[in-house]
Amino acid sequence: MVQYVSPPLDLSFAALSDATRRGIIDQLGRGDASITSLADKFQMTLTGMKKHVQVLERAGLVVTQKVGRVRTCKLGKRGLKAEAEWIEAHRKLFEARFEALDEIISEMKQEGSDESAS
Amino acid sequence: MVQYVSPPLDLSFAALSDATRRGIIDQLGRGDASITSLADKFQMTLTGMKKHVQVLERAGLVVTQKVGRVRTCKLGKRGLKAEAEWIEAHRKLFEARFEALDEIISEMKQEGSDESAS
DNA sequence: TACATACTGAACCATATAGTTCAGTATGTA
DNA sequence: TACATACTGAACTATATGGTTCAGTATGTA
Repeated sequence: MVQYVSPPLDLSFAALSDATRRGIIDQLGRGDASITSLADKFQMTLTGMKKHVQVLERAGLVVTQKVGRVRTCKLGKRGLKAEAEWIEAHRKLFEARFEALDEIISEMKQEGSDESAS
Repeated sequence: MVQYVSPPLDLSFAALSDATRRGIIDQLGRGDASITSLADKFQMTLTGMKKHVQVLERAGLVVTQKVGRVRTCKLGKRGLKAEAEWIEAHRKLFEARFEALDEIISEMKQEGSDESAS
């Protein structure tokens, strides 16, 4: 029984910040896959794909197992619970802010000043 | 070949992959803040804080407005909707995979009556 | 006017990322 | 045995990140 220390959100959000890696998760949702099949699907070298998979593994989002010469990748049981919780909690924060302020009016008013330098 | 392109999620997940930036969002949930006050709170140079805020701005998570010499930062009205949707959709994917595993197991149990053995 | 405050931009540094190629090793198959 | 397949690791490239310092500019205040 392997006990994973819940990897920090740093690692999982960083893993999710790449479209290829989100695609890999998508793909693994349709079925387990070898490094080679993923590399084919995403038009990338084996070595490049292996690196992506390692990033996902480090984040705990994917687990892999090598049988014979094939390393099979599948979604990790850890899932996206911690990430969903952070997002949901802070979504509420965003919404609470907008209820507190009269956003639309302040938005319409602000045309006069700087907006955003640089 | 599968080509996944969604730059907004790239930017926002990357923005969220840093604990300081998640902290800034947390802080802005409690009230708008200047660059200086954020730099103080997170024990960082002004320049360093400005960079973090720019990352959050590029991702659309924060908006800023300069009035006089003070740049005020607040949560962007775009919120975390797209991120929440991606996470939730894929959380279901993770769960579906594990249910699918159960299905495969039960299919294997009744395999004797079905099709040709391979 | 003089001075402090708040930010801005350029430049630098160390490390990480996303990818590659090339040279292996290990495994399966004819 | 010979050959193909599947991965692995090192090394290299280019760019991004997270931080700094230093030298400004713009703005508010006494």
